[in-house]
Amino acid sequence: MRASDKAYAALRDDIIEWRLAPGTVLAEVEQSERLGVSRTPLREALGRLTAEGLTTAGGRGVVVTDISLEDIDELFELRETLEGRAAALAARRGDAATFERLQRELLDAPRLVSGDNPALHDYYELVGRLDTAIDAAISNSYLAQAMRSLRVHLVRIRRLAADDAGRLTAAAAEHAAIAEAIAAGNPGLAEAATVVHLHRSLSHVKAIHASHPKEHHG
Amino acid sequence: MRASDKAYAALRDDIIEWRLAPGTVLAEVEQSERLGVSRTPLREALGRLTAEGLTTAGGRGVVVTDISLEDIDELFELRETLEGRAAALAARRGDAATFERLQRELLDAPRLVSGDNPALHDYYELVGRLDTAIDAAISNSYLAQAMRSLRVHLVRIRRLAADDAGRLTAAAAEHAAIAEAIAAGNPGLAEAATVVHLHRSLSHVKAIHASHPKEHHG
DNA sequence: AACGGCAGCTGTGTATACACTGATGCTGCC
DNA sequence: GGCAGCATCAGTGTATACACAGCTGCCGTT
Repeated sequence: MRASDKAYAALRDDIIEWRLAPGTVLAEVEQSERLGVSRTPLREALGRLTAEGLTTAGGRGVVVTDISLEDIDELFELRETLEGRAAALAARRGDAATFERLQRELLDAPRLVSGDNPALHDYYELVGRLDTAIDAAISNSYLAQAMRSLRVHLVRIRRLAADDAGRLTAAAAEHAAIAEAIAAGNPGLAEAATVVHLHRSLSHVKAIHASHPKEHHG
Repeated sequence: MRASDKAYAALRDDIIEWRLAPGTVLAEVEQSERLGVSRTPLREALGRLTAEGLTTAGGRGVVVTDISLEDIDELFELRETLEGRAAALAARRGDAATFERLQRELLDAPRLVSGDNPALHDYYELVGRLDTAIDAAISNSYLAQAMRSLRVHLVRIRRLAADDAGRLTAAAAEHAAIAEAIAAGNPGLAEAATVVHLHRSLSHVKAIHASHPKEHHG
């Protein structure tokens, strides 16, 4: 693995996991020493992060981008636009069997998130497979790329939301509804189901955020 | 101006103006000598181009990204998604007076593109102001950013389309219809007008492309 | 005491030297 | 004559040294 990849992955993780708080200035020498790479690959890593919007290349140094409540609204507005369309396109172009299978798995997902030993990793992996299946089904690399760049920021927010078993169970049902609509080849329903899901997710995130405005890291 | 900015601007222009054909390998030493900068800022420029999708960082060296006919379809599919939503949001949130003024200017635009001495630059500037006004009206930086990154590729395609006076006159009327719908605060109409405009643009581009498949630069 | 200017420093921007990897072409052996 | 192995090299990846700009704090002057 290249040094720049290593630096990029480390910084990206630090930002997403809120170990580097918004507003933190990433000085080149400081970070290059901390991560054990030279300034050159570190600069490349910072460039990539800035291109993704995780950092901002303001006048003096690179700064970790802030995510405020208004940003969350904007983010979900774009997300609704992109994922709504993606779901509709997937319903037209996707393979029904693939999404039927995903629907069945999602309907069985509640057992992953509840109980004594919740397998959250398996749950997120399953949801990720739905995203991947939609990406593949739309066969539009530009749209897929736009959604990928959006998901980086969403992961950052998920860390704030601290999803509970109740929300995850409901989300699994919503995801199953999306998969069902796609499998049925119903674009309008797929888009509607996606919009509903995203609105509920947003409400949840904002409710959490409003009740614990200061608790960023745990 | 920094050397990396200079290299970035030069390469970006070369790609957009089709002086660097798709598939061209951009070797670091070669380009750094050609542009009169060192390899370090050149690499930063290549990184930015790759992040925008104008180049691809395949295994050996950076390659100018290809734009095929299928890419154009995909591009316009995303464009319809983003700009349709943007027009709808602008209709809800925008300032009516701003878009009324733009509408009047656009209705007067046909005189810019026809006659003995067409002022194409003024025309494109006017259309650009409509884009800018919409960007500002939606007050969603993520959506605006997504559209900005899309427009880079569209400029590349515009070079292929070689717009004629007839198409530009029609396009001006379509733009005016969009501005009118936004000024009237009618989101559905604004989105519909945008979708219509984009479909006609796409048809035009594909017609040109089908009749002159090889003529990339002139 | 307050303000202006200068010096030092911190940190980014750029250039260049070195390392390493993958490819290519030659040479020697079969 | 063909193929395998090696040497050379072209090109990227990384490190480091140098240049330069903006800021900060001190000192001198008024």
